[in-house]
Amino acid sequence: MLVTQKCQYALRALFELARQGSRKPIKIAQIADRQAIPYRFLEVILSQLKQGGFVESRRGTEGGYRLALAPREVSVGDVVRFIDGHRPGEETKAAQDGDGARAEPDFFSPIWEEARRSVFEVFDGTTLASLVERDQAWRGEYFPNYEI
Amino acid sequence: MLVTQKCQYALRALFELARQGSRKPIKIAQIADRQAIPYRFLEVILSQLKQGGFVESRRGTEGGYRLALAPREVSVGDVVRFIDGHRPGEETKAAQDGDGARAEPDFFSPIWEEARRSVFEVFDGTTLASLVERDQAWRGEYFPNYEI
DNA sequence: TACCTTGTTGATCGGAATGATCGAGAAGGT
DNA sequence: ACCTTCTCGATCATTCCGATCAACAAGGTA
Repeated sequence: MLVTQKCQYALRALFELARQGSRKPIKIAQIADRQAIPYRFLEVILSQLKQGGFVESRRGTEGGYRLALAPREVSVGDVVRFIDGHRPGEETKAAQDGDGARAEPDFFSPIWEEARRSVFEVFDGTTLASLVERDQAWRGEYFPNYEI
Repeated sequence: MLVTQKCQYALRALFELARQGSRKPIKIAQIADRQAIPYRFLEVILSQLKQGGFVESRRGTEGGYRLALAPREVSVGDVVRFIDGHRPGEETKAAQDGDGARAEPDFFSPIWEEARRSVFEVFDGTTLASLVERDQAWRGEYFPNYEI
């Protein structure tokens, strides 16, 4: 899997928030329901997204979550980096040689680097705003008179 | 991680075979030693690579493994697809709706698709032969009179 | 033949990562 | 006061991955 399930949940949740484009907070339960995400798990994810500055929260009766940034400012790559990014023991394991001899270069790591770069080129090219656009285009096509 | 550790072992093993460019089989122990791969695990991997038609084997005193294909014919992408490819539950989980209503499209899957495509564009562009070339260039630079 | 070396197979193990859940509590609105 | 909703930490369950082992089959050599 290129991105983890948790990360996909995070993206769908952010997408749901962006789609509403509302200033009113949206409840966890509503997001979980609309995007078919396990409620308890979504709690954890949203809490983490708040730490990362992606969303703001508000408690109480009229509480919920809302975006902290403009949809245009948030790319898929940002979210992937943040959620899947700091996985323990991900990178930075340079080949170390026991003796003083010059280590052989790892001929594969340039490939992994380039592949990773090329992936994030795709991810960084897609923002929440562009996803919402696609959504509205599709929605307009099938439900011309539909109002949120 | 973009590719699994096992897959990297497989690639390094194939690289080692390609580097020798020999018609004589090379023993598992030698590959394991030169590429710092756990012996027992390498057995499993080579056996699997044999099933996939990447290598041939020969038993007995002068036995070992050797490439079944020309290094030019084997790309990194081929190996990744074969080793990491048939992981259970990888793809093909189309969104299914309970009732007869038209399902909402998954706005993210096009991104995963494109990212995957872009990764394998990189992987497919690198062959064992090109890796060996790089190796020999480096080797010639640092050990001008070195003979294998 | 007898013997040694090497590949072959399939089962299995520990541990980490991941997906998911629970309970109790704090903060906010009405 | 009271209810709703987020918050926090711990914990569970499962899967996957890297790794190991024992027993066996096949080929070479003397």
